[in-house]
Amino acid sequence: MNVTPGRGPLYRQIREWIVARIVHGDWRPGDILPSEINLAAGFGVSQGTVRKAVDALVAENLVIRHQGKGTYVAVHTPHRELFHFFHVLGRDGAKPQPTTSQLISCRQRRAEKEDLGCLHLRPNARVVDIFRVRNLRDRPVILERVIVPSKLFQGLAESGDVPNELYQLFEKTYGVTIHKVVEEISAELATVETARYLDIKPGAPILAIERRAETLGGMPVEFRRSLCDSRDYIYSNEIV
Amino acid sequence: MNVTPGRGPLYRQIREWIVARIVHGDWRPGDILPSEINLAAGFGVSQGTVRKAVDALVAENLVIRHQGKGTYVAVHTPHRELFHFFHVLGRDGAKPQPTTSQLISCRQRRAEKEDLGCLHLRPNARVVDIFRVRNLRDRPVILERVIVPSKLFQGLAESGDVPNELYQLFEKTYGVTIHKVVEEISAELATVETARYLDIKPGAPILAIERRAETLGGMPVEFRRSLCDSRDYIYSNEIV
DNA sequence: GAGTGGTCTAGACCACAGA
DNA sequence: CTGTGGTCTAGACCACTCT
Repeated sequence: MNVTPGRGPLYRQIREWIVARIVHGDWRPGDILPSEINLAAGFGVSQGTVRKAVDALVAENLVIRHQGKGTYVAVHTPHRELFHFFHVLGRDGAKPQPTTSQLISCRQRRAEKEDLGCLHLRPNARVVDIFRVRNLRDRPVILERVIVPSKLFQGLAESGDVPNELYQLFEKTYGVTIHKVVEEISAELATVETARYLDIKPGAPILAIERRAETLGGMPVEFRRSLCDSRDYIYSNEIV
Repeated sequence: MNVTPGRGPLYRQIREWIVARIVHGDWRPGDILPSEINLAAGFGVSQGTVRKAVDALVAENLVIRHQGKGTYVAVHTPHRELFHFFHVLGRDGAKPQPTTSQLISCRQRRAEKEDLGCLHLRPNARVVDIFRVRNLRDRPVILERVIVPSKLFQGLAESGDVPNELYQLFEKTYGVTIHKVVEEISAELATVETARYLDIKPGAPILAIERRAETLGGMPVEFRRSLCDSRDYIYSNEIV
């Protein structure tokens, strides 16, 4: 264990060293980290210094501590995907619900200009294009298109395995962990096609949610455009 | 300085004791806290324990540390209001802009049923009702109604002093610090009235942003409904 | 009992601000 | 120069998990 010499406080260097190992895939979600004492010995520092580094990682949801057991790289639970990344709620304040979905299409195609920019792809790169309707409480609410690079998700288009919670699939099957998403919400009018899928009238107001998701290393891996029937559902955001 | 005995770790008790002083108004935004050494002496603990308590407060944006000077209760800068609480951005990715606004009306009235629920008021309580258009880049973009309890903001309706950044006014003049906001975003169609104010067509898609804001102590103090022309602007949200 | 994380201490030294 | 926060150490003891 060696740390870049002289750049900032030790605890920060150690934090970054650990992050690098996770980004690089040496430690994968669910793996246990070396104990604080072992890390400290490895770096030749005191346990308190390692502790401060790990404190930061815990605050960032990168690792989880279990007293008496150890420290683990965080995994994408359904709970996290639903409560942390999914912000569509019932107007009545109902908690987010697990969704079901009907797959409309899932195919591989050449990336278009818009995809290239979002996903930082080279021209002629291929993407997987998932198109589906998501149901909340047994009614169609969200018409959604998900674009991911084929290169990272080999066989996804052919497998036909498209669960509702995609991020767990990404993590478990393809080793891609979503760490940060940026969403842009705007208002639009339902097109005839959208209206048909969502069982609403053309011209009805629609929440359009565009999401760009990236991994811990900052690599963009998903572009998603969700059209949400806004009659009974809203987008919720809490700022502290 | 006395701390509730026996309830949880010391650093947590100390953190809560400090929070209580801020909530109670003993320490107001901009005030300096006692030094860590003095706090430690007052509580009869080591400096490290106080430090851990203050670490938590820093992470929550409640206080700010300045090396060599001291630790201060956080203040609402224009920067914070604009970059932390205001999530409307240009479609082109432009940073948030300071807004100008035209006041349409600012009056006191009896709280309606909806206001009572949001603001936890008693029947017959009075509220200040601010109605205005906010401009971004010299064009009307947001039609906004802000409701606050008259009791907390004595003289606001009469003063006619309604700056664009309200939260600094709330803090400086009325001693009310906004700490947390919850926003619900939905899509609507512009009414004739809305369309006139925003210089758009009736029936155009509109982002409706409903905000409930509360103080550090959890007291709701503002209800705000903003109707945003969604042609050139979007609501942006980053989730990590 | 051995090993883990969780809390707390007492003290050292550094970096920075201000008189 | 003094006082502040910022980093780091070495060690103590506790709470918890697992064997």
